[in-house]
Order: sequence, then C-alpha cells, then structure tokens
Amino acid sequence: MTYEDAITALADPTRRVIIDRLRAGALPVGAIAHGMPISRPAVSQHLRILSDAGLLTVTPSGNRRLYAIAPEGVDALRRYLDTLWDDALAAFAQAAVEKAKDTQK
Amino acid sequence: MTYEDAITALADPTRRVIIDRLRAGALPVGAIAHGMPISRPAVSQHLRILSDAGLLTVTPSGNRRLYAIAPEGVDALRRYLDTLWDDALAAFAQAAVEKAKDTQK
DNA sequence: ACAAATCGTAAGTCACCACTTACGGTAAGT
DNA sequence: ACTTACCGTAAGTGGTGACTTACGATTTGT
Repeated sequence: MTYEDAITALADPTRRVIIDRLRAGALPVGAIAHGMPISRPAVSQHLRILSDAGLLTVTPSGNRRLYAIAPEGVDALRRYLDTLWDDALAAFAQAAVEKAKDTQK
Repeated sequence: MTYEDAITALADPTRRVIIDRLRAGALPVGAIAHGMPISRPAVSQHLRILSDAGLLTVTPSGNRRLYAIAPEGVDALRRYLDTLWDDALAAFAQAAVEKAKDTQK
C-alpha cells in the first residue's frame, strides 16, 4: 500500500508547496528552491521523500535533475479516498434510515 | 482551506485505523479504543484532531459520544487531489509532446 | 443518594522529523 | 586542466507531536 507513504509525504506544508510549483511542469532543484525560506539541501531532502513516496519522477538532464509529478502516485491516493468516500456515504445513509425509524416509533 | 488539516490528520497511522473502524458506521469511544495498543485517552485525543479537521462528527448519546465519518471532510480532500490529478496529467501530456518534438528534430 | 461507567482534559516525557552547515561528486564552461 | 555551477548526503540540533498517568465532569444504574 503506497498510498500511506503518499499521504505522509503530503502532510508537510513545505512539500505541498513543492508539489504546487511542479503543477505546471518539471523543474530542476534550484528553480524549486528559489524564493523558498529554506535552504536548497532541505528542498533536496523533501524531494527525496516525495520521490520515495511515488509522487515524483526524476530525470537527470545533463548537469541538473528534473523533478515532475507522477500521476500514478496521485492516483493511488485518489483511489483510497474514493473507497473512504463510498463507505462514508453508505454509513451516513444507513444512519439516516435508523434515525427515521426511531422518530417514527 | 480545510483540506490541509484533513491531510495532516490522516497522515497518522493510528488515526487511519480509527477511520477504518468507523467505515461501517458510528461508534462510541470505548468501542473504538477496544483492542488498540494505546490507551483510551490517546484515542480521545486522536478523535479530537480528526473532528477539528472536519473528518468526524460527534453526536452525544446519553452517557456516550458517537463518532462518525463526515463525508464533507473527505470530499474536501478528494477535490484537492482531483485538481492535482488534472494538473499532473496536463503537465505529463505536455512533456510527452515536447519529448516527441525533440526526437523528431 | 451513592456507586459505577463513560469520556474529555491537563501535565509531563520521549522519539521523530524538519532544518542547518559542511562536504563530496559530477557536468559544463573557459 | 581548472574553475564554476548544480546537486545529493552526512552529521548534528531544536521543536513538535504522540503517548502516558492522573484527575474532574456527566450520566446511568441500584
């Protein structure tokens, strides 16, 4: 179950900012870290975590390394939330039925 | 943006177990904590966090308090991931196009 | 009225994680 | 070849959060 690593990775605000910067397309580490309140090595560590979680892909390009969002990693989380969503709705409907049964009496 | 609190809340493994136990329907604190390797107050603290994040609803029933999954909270996270999914796919397609343009040359 | 059950909160401790600086390694430019 | 740019990793530190025990509040049962 890799969705657990994905949700743990996305729990950090800094990593969500990184993900947001990659929404438009792939970027090298320097461009991602530029303008951020933390050091470049710190960004590198976050990128490592996001990659290990399956949320990012890395493609070395000469001197630099391009990071991009991995759709499969995002999809794993989406599927988990979808099942949770289905169960929550079913339980909610069931509770409404029993509630009506009580008030009817 | 309440989806940030939701994703932070779901990052903890213990809280995901709690959520799983509530998939079938609402439960009081004692039933949730039963069989867990942590104390009941610890579960209470987790329930507080999940409630504050909008993922759980609380309905006092006499002596006990029934916790249930709040569909709206789950949906907030789903919407966030959907936008991320869309952007990731678009960026992925764009990258494929430019890649083809290079190899063509 | 008293006792037992159910639950939330306060205070304190401990491990983990997000940062820093320092360093090494590879690619590009001159 | 030598320097500069770009990047990852190692080691160390501080703060946050997940637990524990202890306690108080409220409701149910006798």
